[in-house]
Amino acid sequence: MSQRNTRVTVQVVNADACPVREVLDRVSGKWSVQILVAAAHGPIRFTELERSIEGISRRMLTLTLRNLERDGLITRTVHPTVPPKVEYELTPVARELHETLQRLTNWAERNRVYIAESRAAYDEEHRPDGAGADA
Amino acid sequence: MSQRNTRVTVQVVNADACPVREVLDRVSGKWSVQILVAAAHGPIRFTELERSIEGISRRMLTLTLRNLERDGLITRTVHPTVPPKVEYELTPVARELHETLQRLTNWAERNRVYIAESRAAYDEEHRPDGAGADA
DNA sequence: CGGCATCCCGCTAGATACTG
DNA sequence: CAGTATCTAGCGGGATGCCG
Repeated sequence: MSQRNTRVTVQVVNADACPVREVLDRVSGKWSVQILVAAAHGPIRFTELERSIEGISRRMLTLTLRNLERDGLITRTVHPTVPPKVEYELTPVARELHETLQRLTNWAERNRVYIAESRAAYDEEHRPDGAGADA
Repeated sequence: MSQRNTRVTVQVVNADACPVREVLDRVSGKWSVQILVAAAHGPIRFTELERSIEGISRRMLTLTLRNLERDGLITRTVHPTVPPKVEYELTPVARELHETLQRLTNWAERNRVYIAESRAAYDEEHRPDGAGADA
């Protein structure tokens, strides 16, 4: 019992060293991914983004855009015309991310029904009404 | 059919039309992914999870576990022994998700430096000190 | 057109304490 | 060992208003 402790396999998933958290932090915002998706088709203007993403506010659009720009995921191009025109475009790095994101989307679509049913079953089973077994 | 005017004024589209949000909601929690990763190696006990995920609280571990179980992503097996023993394991669906997640992780690892540099450059450029060009 | 500032609220998650 | 309950802070993000 001197040197051999019982914890054999417990590999620490340290948050600091965990790239999973890295990417999640990049994507965790409510609107980040939708912006990436909306901008994936090519350069897009501020107002176009605003209109294509239902429910987003100017504020959140700006903030999220700034963050994505800061992370080098989108470029911001200002055209100094009289009606201001600003175009946003994905960087190559963001395009790679977008491809990966699409795999996630595919997963979601494939298993959407399964998840919904799981939820329903779980909720049913945990009803306060006491429908634990069956009726 | 005549009075189909159910005022579903909810402009939010319920995430039904947006699979991106679907998967993000599933993964958005601060600890969800790390739990999935930690449990990916095989059945794992509550305390093992708690120790392998640095910084997680009992509360959040339980809550996140419950949500993952509810979504059908993990199974919870209670062994009615005298010291209680509960094992958690990924469902097949979650294993698929985990694979996809690993692609995300790969992306993060590949571009971690790029992102860090982008951030540094952005922060430098937007310093209140006015170091816009160069020194 | 594009964007920033302010106020405000709800949700997430941390700390702490108790239980079967 | 494996949870549950409460209380609270912090932050994301919605609403609104003003500016280049």
